[in-house]
Amino acid sequence: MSKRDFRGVEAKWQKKWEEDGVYQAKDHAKNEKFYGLIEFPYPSGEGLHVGHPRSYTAIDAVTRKQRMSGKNVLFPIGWDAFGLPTENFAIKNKIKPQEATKKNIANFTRQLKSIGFGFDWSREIDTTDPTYYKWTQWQFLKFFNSFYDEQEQRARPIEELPAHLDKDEHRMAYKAASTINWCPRCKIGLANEEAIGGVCERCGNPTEKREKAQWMIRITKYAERLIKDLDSVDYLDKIKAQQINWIGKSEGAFVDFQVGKDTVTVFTTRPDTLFGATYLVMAPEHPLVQRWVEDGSIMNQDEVRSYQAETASKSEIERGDESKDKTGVELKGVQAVNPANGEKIPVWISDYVLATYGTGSIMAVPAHDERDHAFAKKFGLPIDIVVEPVTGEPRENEEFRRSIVAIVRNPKNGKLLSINWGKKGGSLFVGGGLEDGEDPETCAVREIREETGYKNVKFIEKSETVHHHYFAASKNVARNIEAVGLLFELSDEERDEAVLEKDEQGQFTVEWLTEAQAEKQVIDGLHGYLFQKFIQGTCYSEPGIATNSDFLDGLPTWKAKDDMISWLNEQGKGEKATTYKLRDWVFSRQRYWGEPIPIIHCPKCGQVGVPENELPLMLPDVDAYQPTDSGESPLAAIREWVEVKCPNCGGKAERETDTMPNWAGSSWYFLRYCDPHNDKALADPEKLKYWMPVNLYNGGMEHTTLHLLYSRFWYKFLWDMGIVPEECGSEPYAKRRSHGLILAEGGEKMSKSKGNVVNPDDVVEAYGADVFRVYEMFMGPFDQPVPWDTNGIEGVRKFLEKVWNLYGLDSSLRGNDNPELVTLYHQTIKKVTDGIDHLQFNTCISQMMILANAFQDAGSVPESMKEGFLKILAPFAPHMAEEIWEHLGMKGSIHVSGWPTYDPEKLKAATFELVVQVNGKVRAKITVDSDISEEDAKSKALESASKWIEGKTPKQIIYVTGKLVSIVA
RNA sequence: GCCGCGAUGGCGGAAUUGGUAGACGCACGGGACUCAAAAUCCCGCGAUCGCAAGGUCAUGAGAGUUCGAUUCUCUCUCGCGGCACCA
Repeated sequence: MSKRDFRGVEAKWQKKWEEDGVYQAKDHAKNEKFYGLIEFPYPSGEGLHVGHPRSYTAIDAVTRKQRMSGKNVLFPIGWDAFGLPTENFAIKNKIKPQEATKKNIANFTRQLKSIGFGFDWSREIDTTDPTYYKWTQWQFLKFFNSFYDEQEQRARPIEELPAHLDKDEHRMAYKAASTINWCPRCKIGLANEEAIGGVCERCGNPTEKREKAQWMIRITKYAERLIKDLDSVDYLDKIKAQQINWIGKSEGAFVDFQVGKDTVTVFTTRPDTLFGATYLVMAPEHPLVQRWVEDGSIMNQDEVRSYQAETASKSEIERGDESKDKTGVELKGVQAVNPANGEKIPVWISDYVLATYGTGSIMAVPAHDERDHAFAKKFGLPIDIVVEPVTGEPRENEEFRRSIVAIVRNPKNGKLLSINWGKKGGSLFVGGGLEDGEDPETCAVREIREETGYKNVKFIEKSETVHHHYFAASKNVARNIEAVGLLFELSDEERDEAVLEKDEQGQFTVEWLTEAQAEKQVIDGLHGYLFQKFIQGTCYSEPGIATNSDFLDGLPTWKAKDDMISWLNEQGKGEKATTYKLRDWVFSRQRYWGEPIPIIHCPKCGQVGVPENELPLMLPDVDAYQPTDSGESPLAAIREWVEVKCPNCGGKAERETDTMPNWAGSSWYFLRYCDPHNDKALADPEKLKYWMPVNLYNGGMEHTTLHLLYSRFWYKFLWDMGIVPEECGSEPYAKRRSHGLILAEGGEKMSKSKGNVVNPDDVVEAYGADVFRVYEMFMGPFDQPVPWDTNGIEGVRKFLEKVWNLYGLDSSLRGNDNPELVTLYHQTIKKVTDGIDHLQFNTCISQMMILANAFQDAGSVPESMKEGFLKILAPFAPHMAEEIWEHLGMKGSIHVSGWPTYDPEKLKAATFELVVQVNGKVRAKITVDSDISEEDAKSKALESASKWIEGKTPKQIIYVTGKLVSIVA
């Protein structure tokens, strides 16, 4: 293929494939399906970015391989076309968003087609098409007409709501006055997920808080299931972690504090520190505070009011700034009672307590919480340390308790940490002398050697006898962060060998001190530790364990977490509780270019859904759709659209004027692909049963807590409601992967302002689609960010030209299949077969390059390999593979021609290089038969390495089959 | 601070049940072909010592386990991504 005609060849095949419907998914097929999905693009005015094809080519290659393997493949494409950028672009250029969208889609289509993706274009969808958004609106009505059944843990139709409950208070979609994130630049309300860090996701402007009635969807009801069901899917670990983190589950308890006649409920994850709660802090916005201000319970009303006003005026960023000093005001005249010990404690308000999380109030335990501690220090509030006496409740392990010095529990992960306090230089030291840069384990080994005089100190797998224990720790104790609990044991019976071993908790044990010494350490240790912390007033540790009862006098006592919860339960002062950071989904947008929310407000009937037979509720065609500062949707100005009759009573009513966020259309598009032209349902259940779930879904990490979370939730809702059949399973995507960003040549982010953006059109024009595709797959690991490299693309061009020339050199392909080439060929088929499945495209290409180089050395492609090699190349360079395929005189498209197989027998070469190591160093390499016996291998190895052994008798000879011989001399 | 990921030649990166570190590509150097250039092909290409044969060092730093560690364990440093006063 000369440089001149590749575009022609590519265009030819693109046309032919479409005409022949090569990539069309079949609906009522008997064979196995494979549903590969890429995030459908937002057709922006800028056109395709080189990042898009990275993801698309990857999934294209996977689906092409699946198709060649005989699967019925669905690899669809569509447009997520509603949204702000188009609307803003349209306003700026004084055209209609409809027109801008149409133009952009046409451009994207041209670009995507020029790269030769195997999309099934017959299933193309567009979220702005009324035949599509009709169903988005229909689904919104389902949310509106349903509630969440807490007992059954699923959504159900609103008609089934128990009669004593108010429907409007339980709908899955509900309108409520709420504080929203308002972006003054975009003039739009944002969901929490879109205003992370108090900054607008779109424009980067700081957001403000505004009170506004918004449509919300109760995604929070699904928090637990959204976490739990991650167990059943194959997502990248970092995606799972990010979602779990975002949902932010915390387990703990609600605890009631009496404040006069009122009860303030706090949420805490540490009910076991309740004895150390020395004051209460409430969010300034807390309704009770509001009431107390109004009814005069608070003496310093003015001060409180002004603090409240100050808080309200702060932006999210200011309020979230941790570096600033804690502020707050005491509510004078108000006192709370600590339910654990009956003590009267003060009540404060402070902006470090968030109104939107937990109960909006906390109990402050300054001895064991850093933030409370800072606050207490600043305002001179009391700090009480909570201590667990070791002589109290027996622990699981008697031995463990007997000689421990002190235990600190890491608050973040609950791990136990044993510590020792010594007087070395007045600072905390560990293990008796952890040297700089030394880890506790190493230290332990060293010390055991020194103390016992035994050289041979070994770790063994499991402890049989645990005699005595000693401490260990890490220097991080001082900071109370991560630490390793190390315990050592030296068995009495085995005096000739000190043994280090791991017990079930993963801790190492060894005897180290006499019991008397250990006893002393215990007492000194805890005293020293707690005493110092107490004096310094810097204790925000976990409860310590004390054996010295004198010391315990005057310190608050301790109950384990679960014990405390049951005690609270018995006393009626609290209960077990779980909270989440996740908030309900703000579903209203005050903009034009979105799906109108199909609700009618009737003064008599309240909120009424638009009757299903009136869907789609069309977006009116208007001239003025600029956003307004008032926060009203532009639709509100179109009176003839707004004014309707109530479908219920026929009286005068008004339409809802908010539109949906663009996450609406993308929350269910993968379902529509299964049946894109259905006008009776969003998709035929039978087709859903066949196609769902998506086998492989690839998309950007930036959607992890947005689209990916929303669509999982949306899908679960449809599944609960029976709209998605039971058989499809509770998760929409069986496997989710994410591609790395493509950076600009210098390693920076590509951006228009820096002028370093690579345009796919230019690359395709200069090198052709195949080179572009192969390069994108070769440039680096798929999930890793990689910089664009113009020289690198040249290398790929050479590779493809080499292949082209190999097939075209002379018409007589010689049958020169020497044994090495056969082995390499089979290895390559295996590598590419496995590599595509594991999304390791870069090494697939490398391996094909190796084989191509070997073909070149051999003079040509052997007859027996010419089809197979072309086939494994086809997913990456579909045009060239097809063209050569035709030249070879093959019938039909290569892309449905079957996937080549490899012979496992032929993966191994007849001989291999046996590596000979002496004392761990490579000393010789000898070529031996693959089926060499162990004895022969060893003797040959000894022979070849005789120089290094010098007549000594080897202590040990290790043979690794097919690899090496290691001689210990 | 928390969660997750990462660190290997001049560059992108290979190498997983622990077994030849640097595959493949780029860049660079040399050669062939050519009047010349481009293209193509061949050879070399981690550092260091050595004429060479060969040796020594080397996968962010330090330690450990092992006959053997890029790979496992621990401590630390730096970088990237996400979250962040979430009780």
